Amino acid sequence: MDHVEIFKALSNKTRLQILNWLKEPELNFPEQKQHAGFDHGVCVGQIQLKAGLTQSTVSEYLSVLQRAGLVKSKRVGQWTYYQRNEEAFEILSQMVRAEI
Amino acid sequence: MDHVEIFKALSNKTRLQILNWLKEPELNFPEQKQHAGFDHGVCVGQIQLKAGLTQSTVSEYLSVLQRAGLVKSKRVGQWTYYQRNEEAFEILSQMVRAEI
DNA sequence: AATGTATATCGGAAATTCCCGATATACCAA
DNA sequence: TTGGTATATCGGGAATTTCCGATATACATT
Repeated sequence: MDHVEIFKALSNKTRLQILNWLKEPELNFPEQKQHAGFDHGVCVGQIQLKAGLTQSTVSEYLSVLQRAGLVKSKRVGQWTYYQRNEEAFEILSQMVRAEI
Repeated sequence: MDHVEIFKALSNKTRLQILNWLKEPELNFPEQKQHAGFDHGVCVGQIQLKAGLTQSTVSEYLSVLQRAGLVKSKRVGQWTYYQRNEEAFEILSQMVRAEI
């Protein structure tokens, strides 16, 4: 994964917030429990509500995070669930320590 | 230090290269040895030569990196020497691992 | 004081990012 | 098939970033 693309994905307050919210889905997206549980992550609509931006913007931001490898997604029916890719953060942490 | 500002500073290929070059000043800036040694880092002119961009652009990029806390500078005579702030990378690595 | 060198700052054109509304696509239900 | 819901994609105005040339500032030398 391209380093610049990762850092660009992280260069936005809302996208950093989304990543942070996804650290504790149960806490930050309580409605998701009624909806479908947290097995595959949180659906776009829940994230959009919390972010307070338009649907198109949030969908685009999630794509940016995914292209950078920072989140994983899974389509189930009409919903797309997003969750953090923790391995990517571990690798990024090592990269910042040793490569940059 | 603001996280977004740090990631923005890292969201540029040339700035990432500069940081990488400054990991091994003796290797990447051999002329600096004749000039003044590496005690305080590498002067702007050497970095500019290596980057192949204009003096104003490189000076600006170094300011961006400094505002993000990623490099330190020291003015000596008419030269400004820049070096990496290794502590910042250690903190950033921890932040990526635990906070983001 | 006058000139030369190193760096910083200013002003701006082109490219990119931010975020929106509108529309398209995918899936589900009746 | 028709209509409804969730998400993705498109087109674009405003803001920001990229990188430049010109100029300002700081210091050293003569």
